[in-house]
Amino acid sequence: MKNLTLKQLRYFEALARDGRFRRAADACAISQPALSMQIKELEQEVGGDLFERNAREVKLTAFGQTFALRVRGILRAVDELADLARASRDPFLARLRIGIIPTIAPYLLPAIINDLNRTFDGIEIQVRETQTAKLVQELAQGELDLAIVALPVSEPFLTELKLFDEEFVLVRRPEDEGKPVPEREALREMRLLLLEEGHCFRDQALSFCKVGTTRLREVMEGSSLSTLVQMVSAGIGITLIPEMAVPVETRSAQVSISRFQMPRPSRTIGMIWRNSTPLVTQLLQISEVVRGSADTMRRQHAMRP
Amino acid sequence: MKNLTLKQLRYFEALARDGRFRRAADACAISQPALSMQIKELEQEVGGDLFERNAREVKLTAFGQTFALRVRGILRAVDELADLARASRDPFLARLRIGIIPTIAPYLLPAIINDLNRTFDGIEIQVRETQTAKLVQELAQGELDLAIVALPVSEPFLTELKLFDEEFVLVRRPEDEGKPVPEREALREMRLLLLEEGHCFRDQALSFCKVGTTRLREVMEGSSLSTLVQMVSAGIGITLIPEMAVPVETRSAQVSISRFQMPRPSRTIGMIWRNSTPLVTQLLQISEVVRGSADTMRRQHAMRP
DNA sequence: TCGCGGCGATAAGCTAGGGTTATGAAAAAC
DNA sequence: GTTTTTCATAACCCTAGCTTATCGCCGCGA
Repeated sequence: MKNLTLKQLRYFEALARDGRFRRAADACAISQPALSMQIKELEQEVGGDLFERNAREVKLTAFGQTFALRVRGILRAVDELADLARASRDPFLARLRIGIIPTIAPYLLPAIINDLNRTFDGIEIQVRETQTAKLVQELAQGELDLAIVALPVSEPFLTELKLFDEEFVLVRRPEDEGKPVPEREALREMRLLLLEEGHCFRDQALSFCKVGTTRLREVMEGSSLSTLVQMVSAGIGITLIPEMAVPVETRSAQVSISRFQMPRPSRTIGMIWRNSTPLVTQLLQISEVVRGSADTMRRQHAMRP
Repeated sequence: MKNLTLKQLRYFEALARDGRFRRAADACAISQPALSMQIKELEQEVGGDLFERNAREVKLTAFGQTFALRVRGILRAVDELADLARASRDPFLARLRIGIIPTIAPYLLPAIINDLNRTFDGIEIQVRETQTAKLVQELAQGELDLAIVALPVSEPFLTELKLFDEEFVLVRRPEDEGKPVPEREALREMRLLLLEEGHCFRDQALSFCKVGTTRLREVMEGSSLSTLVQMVSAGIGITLIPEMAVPVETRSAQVSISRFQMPRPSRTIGMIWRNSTPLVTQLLQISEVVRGSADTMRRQHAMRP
């Protein structure tokens, strides 16, 4: 077991991932026999079968599965070592992989990318937009460097950093302009339009109304805030959107926007990253820029309170 | 950075550890030039200096230090991989590295080793006896599989498992036999003999008396319970020892043993191990045996309450 | 039923990486 | 100044790990 190789672990991981020798070999950019031999060698080093070679496909044995878990952890740590090295060579990030939830992305992302590009010359930004759960998972796997989501996430392996709070506003048909804003309890009697399952903003809206899905009179679900606003303007119901979405979403839709009375609903937006990331310094700097982007953007479109 | 080798990391760790190429090379069982080259290669893969080559010794650069931290983590994980492999090959441990604190070791260890040997045929047991802090450190470094200490230790990376509670008893000169047992407050007015700094039992005894070291009237320190008891029998003062030590320590010394009134002082003895150890199943079985050893031993020497 | 195509395992040969010993330069110890 | 360290360099050598070529196996389709 002293001659264990990182190469072997990488090959193992590749094979475990897709279950075919040939394809895994391609992925590793080696020939199929080479992979076969390394796997065989690994197996006799650990002294047990890692894969079950059925015709047509190879699957991990039970032992192989627990083994794979640890191997992935090791490979991730090694990748972080590489990040660390890169970070110390270059005090600045060359590549930044950002994750962001869909209810922030369209409004904040352009400004962020702009500002980051201006501040960190030559930075290469990759963006992934999806729901929080998926982002957390991808962070864990080392596929993202940071994510911008609604706090708290409360994953022990993630560090959270608050960026700002943002309020929710009520979206009604234009005819309702000027009418009194309903109490939160009243909302549940109205036809409330929500995002589909999985969006954190859906849950935040629901919790403001103090209801579970089941107790709602009637719910229509949309796949984006944009859709929701369009539906409102078509007279189908009402909805809530985060303040930041207002300028974009009311540009093309005829709706009335109103603030709630106190206590106003709101959520906290923040950044998260792996505790173990070697890029903390850089991420903190990034966070400054992002906070700046958000501030100027919110100041530009500030609603009268 | 893709051609990073575990071997390189091992060599790096060795060199970081003792700061001399030659000696580190010896430790790795390779020639000195071989080590030089691997280190050089590692450095250019990482893209920065890891060591500061002053004449006479090599020291880690600042970067090297943060690098070393992570490298150690990786190597530990790889070792655990080996453990995992071994554990799955053999459902039973071939080698068990136990740590144990000095105030338990002499009394419990013989029984434990006996029982473990009887229960797990062919098991090879290595024992390390030292104070809790050192044991914790060695656990962290993967140099021990488990340790038997007084709980709680409260290290987040360790799992604790309670084995049993044991009370402390008062040791006085034979002439004091039958005299009333002093209140805990009274103890601090007497000449209390304690273990030297670093032993957890010392702190437990002190906390029972509700005093810090400074407030004690007079303290003599011994390096083992045995010494303390001998000093008591020589009329130098009084002391506390754990119940388990009574049969052994009173064998050769003329002293009087008495229980305290309620609330009696006591401590909890338990096992600890790395959360990440792949040997949990085995360690749990071990714990059963150890608990058994302790139980029978305590039953044999049970004092009338 | 037979042959074909895709799979992983095996075989044979080549190359380079990692090891060795021998030696060099520079600094510290004496 | 000499000696004795230290680590780096050079030259050589061997084996580990890659390649291509080939085999045997199984499932599928004509």
